[in-house]
Amino acid sequence: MTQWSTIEKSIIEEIEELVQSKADCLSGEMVVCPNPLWGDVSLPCFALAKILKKSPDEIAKTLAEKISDHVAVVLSARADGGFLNITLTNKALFADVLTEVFEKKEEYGKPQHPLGTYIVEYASPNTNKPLHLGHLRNIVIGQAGIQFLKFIGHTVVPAEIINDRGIHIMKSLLAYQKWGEGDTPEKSKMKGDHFVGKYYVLFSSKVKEQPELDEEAQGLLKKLESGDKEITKQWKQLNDWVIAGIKETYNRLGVEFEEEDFESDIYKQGKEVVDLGKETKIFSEREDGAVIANLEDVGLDEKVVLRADGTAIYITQDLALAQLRNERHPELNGILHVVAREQEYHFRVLFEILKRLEYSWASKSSHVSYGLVNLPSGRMKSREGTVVDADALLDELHAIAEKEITDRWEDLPAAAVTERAEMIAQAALRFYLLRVTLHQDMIYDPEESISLDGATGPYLQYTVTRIKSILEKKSLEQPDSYDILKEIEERKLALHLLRFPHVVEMISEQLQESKQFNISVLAQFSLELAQDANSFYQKHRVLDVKDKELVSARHALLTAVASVLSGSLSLCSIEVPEKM
RNA sequence: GUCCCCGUAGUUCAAUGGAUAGAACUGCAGCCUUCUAAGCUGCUGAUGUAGGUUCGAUCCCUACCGGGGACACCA
Repeated sequence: MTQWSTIEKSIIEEIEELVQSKADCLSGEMVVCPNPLWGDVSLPCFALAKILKKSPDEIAKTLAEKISDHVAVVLSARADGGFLNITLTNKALFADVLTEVFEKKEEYGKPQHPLGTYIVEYASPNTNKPLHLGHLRNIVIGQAGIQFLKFIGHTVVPAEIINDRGIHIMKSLLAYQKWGEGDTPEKSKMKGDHFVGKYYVLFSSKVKEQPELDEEAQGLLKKLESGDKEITKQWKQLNDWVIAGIKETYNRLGVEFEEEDFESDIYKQGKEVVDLGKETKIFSEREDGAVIANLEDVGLDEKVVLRADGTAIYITQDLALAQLRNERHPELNGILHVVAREQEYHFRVLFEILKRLEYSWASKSSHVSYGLVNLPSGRMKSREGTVVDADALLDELHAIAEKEITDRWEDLPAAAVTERAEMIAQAALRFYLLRVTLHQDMIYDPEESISLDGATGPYLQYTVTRIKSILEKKSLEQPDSYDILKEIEERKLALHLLRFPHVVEMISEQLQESKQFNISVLAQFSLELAQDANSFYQKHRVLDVKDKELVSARHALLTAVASVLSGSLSLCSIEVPEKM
């Protein structure tokens, strides 16, 4: 049990005695005091007022008296306008919490959950162009999702489905046929994804003048699907180029998959699932021959799952994939599909169908959807070339970080500079993208995003390295008592540490119950902790104070802060360099 | 037309129905002979409109106004 819930439980016990019954409803009501002068933690007593038919403040007063008996936990308690404000003992706030942090180390805050297997599906690019900022939001969320699920005890299978089939690829191919003149990424010294993307943009500009190109591209798609050897060869060549390019970017970002499926491999297998669904009357054949799922009873439309001519569409592929995954993982608990919010309707339809097909894990699967990343000038459009390219953005961030590093560390070897710069660049990017609530659209401001000052990833990394540089100057044992800590700044830090397991638990519960993955809360938590840590060591000295007890108490506190902050950042897939 | 999401400071973002709505950027004024100035301190500034529920609403409900997205035999 975490310290947070231990404290909460001791308060609830008193309340239960007071009301002579279970007070489960109060679990989760305890909060950190908004003003440290009022106390450390606080419990609103308004809900109790109705049950006990007394004024909230009267109840708070009664509770304050009773709870004061808990001398191990409660230093003092008082009623403030209906709130029960509690100041914790230094033992409860510092000794107990820090002991738990030191004992559990990187497992601090890890909840005890039954284990399960989850697939996290993310990235899943189209193979006609390089990755852009929208993919980066996806990837960063996906990786945080993997880290988080692992942390709370699940077995995670990172997976992607590569959309290598469809008209978008044939557009690039057509443009390449017409204007490529046999050029290759090697000859033009371009990454394959950028090389092919160039032809996609070229197609889009040419088609404005020559609308017939659209039909030509359709024609190529038909040829491909009917197995034309030459077109298949060319299609494969373009796909290989793009995938090779994208893998380079993946590599840089640490993106790895245990399962990778190609739409071109599986889309035909969806027919088996469709046949199965027809047998069980989940699907039916419409007059025109198309196979449909009628979902009108749950407020969704009639959905075609197989064309009249028997060919597959987008959702057929998803059905195939569901079946494949079901076979591969008999114990599957659920799938997290990290996909942009535009596809919300698609997933509502898909989950409804999967539920009807009686996949047990369908009800535990969720569409982790996130809003668009827009530019100050409006929406990004691949076709118009107004996208923020992932590689270029990372390079830009890297260059800025590198300059900052060489300004500070003149003698650092080049390899170390590069490694640090990359860590800092990625932290900047990751925090920028994770700090926003997922379902919100966000605006990407080029200026702000490359800034390394203020509420940024590098700020968080800096905080950890700076704490560590204080700590490394002296190695100390954990003190017996923390009674010497008397500053508000110290209490604020400890309260964050106390709260961390609670934050993890809340995100985890939300994921279970409402299928929302609220990782931005953790990003915000990290930021608040870092801000308070910076304020603390700016105002108070750690090592060069006279009182040795104070030195060791503060040393221990900062050790725990560094540990929890690094842990919280690692759940956000943010690494911290040794020095900054 | 139907459905979903969003309107918070000049800007970008926070705030499980709780107390004085927090940060960051921008601007101005300070702090490096003192554990890393990618830092800290201070000042200015905001809940789209109208109702409702509630002891209490940025949060829940209704209507309206504004912005975005979806509703393919596209992917």
